[in-house]
Amino acid sequence: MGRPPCCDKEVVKKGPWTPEEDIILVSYIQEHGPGNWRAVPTNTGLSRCSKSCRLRWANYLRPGIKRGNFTEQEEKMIIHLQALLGNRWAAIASYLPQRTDNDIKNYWNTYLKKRLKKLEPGSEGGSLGNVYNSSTSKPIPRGQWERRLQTDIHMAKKALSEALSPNKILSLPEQNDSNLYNDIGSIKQTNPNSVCYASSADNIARLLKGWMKNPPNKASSKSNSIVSTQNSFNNFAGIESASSEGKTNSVDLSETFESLFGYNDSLDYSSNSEFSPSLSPEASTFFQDETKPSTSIAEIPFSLLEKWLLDDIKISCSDVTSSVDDHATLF
DNA sequence: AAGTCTGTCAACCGCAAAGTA
DNA sequence: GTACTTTGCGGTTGACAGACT
Repeated sequence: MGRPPCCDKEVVKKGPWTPEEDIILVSYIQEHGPGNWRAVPTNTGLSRCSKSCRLRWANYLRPGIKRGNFTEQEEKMIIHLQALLGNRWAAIASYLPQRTDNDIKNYWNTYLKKRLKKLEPGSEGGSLGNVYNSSTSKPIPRGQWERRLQTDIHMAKKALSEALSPNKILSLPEQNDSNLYNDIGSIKQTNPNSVCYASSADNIARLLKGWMKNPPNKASSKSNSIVSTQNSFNNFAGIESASSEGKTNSVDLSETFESLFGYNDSLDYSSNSEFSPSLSPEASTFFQDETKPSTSIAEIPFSLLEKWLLDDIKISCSDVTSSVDDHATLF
């Protein structure tokens, strides 16, 4: 039978988006909320594929996206999360709230992979992830494999610990303002050091101004896409929804941690308050309104992370093998 | 100055999972 | 339970800009 094309190939426009198209898309999303992408081209008159609209929004137009140079903490997180999770960029991106999976993927492919390859001339693939790659021609003995795995887990913990420490929350802008999304331009001002937005961000920000005060129609909440597009924020705020994507990410990481450390349901999932106060009441209301009510599942990732990181303190330095030093020299 | 090479990044494509009737 | 639709993800491509010759 075959899959029907998602869009009429004759009509859809391809290539770079124009500012006008951006404005149309943002205006529409401002009014209706993200989601129901199928209807977007029809309702907006955009000659774009629904997928293209979703991608444009997710990777470029949605609020809170940070562009420009990656910080050292971000680099470390990417490297170690990639080692732990593989090329699951969406999952990795969920722990880098301001970065898109596409950005991370590009950064990995164009820079980090090469850099690691350069710094690890001995390893074939170059990336830390390839330590676990069974396809490596030289099989690593089980004991050594486990040892290196533990080492890298330790390094990942360290990187995450640093990256997630309140003082270094990835240069995330001050969120004490009454409205998280109200004026993205102000983000620039509150954190001039690291935030470099897309050229169109200011314009789009103006369009989005007041969006949070006029949240999208409830009707749009039929689709969970609103959740996924805000997923990274939700993650950061510790109120990640149980949306399909969020849930997937949560479960994925939970499973990873559980499998690695034998964590079970005795975990205290309620201790995520560290992250939530920074979210404005309006934003919190919005997210809660727009997301499914189940937050206990949603809180798993960061609670796990917290426990994981706290647990890190107990790890004896003697557990750190020489290969830690090898990896440490990477930075 | 002109041509070529290289790196970056936005966008596309195809597949698979999730959702729905 | 099945067929179909929609959405999300990861790999890949291609346009562009800057560096280099």
